[in-house]
Amino acid sequence: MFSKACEYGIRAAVYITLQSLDGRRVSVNEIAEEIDSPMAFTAKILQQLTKNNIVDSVKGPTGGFEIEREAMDTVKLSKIVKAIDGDKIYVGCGLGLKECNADKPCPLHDKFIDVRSNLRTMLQSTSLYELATGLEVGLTYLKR
Amino acid sequence: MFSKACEYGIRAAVYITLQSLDGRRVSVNEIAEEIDSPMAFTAKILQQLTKNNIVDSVKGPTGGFEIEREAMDTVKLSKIVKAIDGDKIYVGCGLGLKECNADKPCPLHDKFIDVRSNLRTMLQSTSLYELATGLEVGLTYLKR
DNA sequence: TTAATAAAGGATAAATTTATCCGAATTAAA
DNA sequence: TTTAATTCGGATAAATTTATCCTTTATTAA
Repeated sequence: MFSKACEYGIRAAVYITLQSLDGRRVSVNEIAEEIDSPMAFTAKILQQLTKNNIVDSVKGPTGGFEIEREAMDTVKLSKIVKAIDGDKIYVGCGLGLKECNADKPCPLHDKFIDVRSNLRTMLQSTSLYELATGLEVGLTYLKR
Repeated sequence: MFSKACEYGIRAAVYITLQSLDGRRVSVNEIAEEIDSPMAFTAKILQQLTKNNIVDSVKGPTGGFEIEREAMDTVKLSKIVKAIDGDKIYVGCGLGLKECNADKPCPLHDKFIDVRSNLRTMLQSTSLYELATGLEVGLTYLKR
């Protein structure tokens, strides 16, 4: 469904959100450990999240990644997915056709529209804050 | 969503179904042309479909691929997807966790279940016959 | 001002997916 | 029985994704 990079990206963003709720800035090192992801690769993905203004980064000692309280609400999963995987997951044809639309649909077009809009709606309506609070309460997990 | 191999596989299977409805057996060459896919790669994928008893193949002159009338109804997309991409698309965790279930869910678990079961239901209920008939009537397309 | 810490960025490697090529096996038709 | 058409299977190549390493840049604190 999502690329590995995107999975790591979402998990990292949720972890940063969780820690930012406590006012803690976190390093790549800590993030990779806590979400069980490869360190250097995670660093690359965090660069993308930073460039896309999804999280903030601070260099130097005591530096690390954080996210503003407001962004926790405004950043939806769709923004992260789009930044890392692009929007092909909503936009593209399920069977890989370049031209596939209501006028010239692939055989799966109509059935796929449902599934995809379901997914899109879910991603567009789920905020980082929402995901982090489940973690905070100990209801959900980011590792293993 | 699906791998390229799987996209080609579904398109190929639908095309074979369409032609088998007319009693025509089709070669890899024709299939690749008609679904606009790379020939040799398509041949590999057709081997998988054959091994999984999704389509039948016949060697030699006048040989090619075909599908039995009954299989057109009983083979659902889920079978093709499973044969090529495996079942991670239904079974796996959306965030890539190995252990993710109702007991120890990832933050996206509940929301993902909806999307995924939507997809699974669609794939499990859509037969090759159903997809081919749209093509036959000229309502849907397999190229471009 | 210096040393240490952390992200940024570039180069490269490993793994996987996508794709091609070619000889072997099978089979129908000439 | 030979020839040609076709799938099958193995080897390999190209492209993309995943992952690592190392140097540079920024910044804090001693």
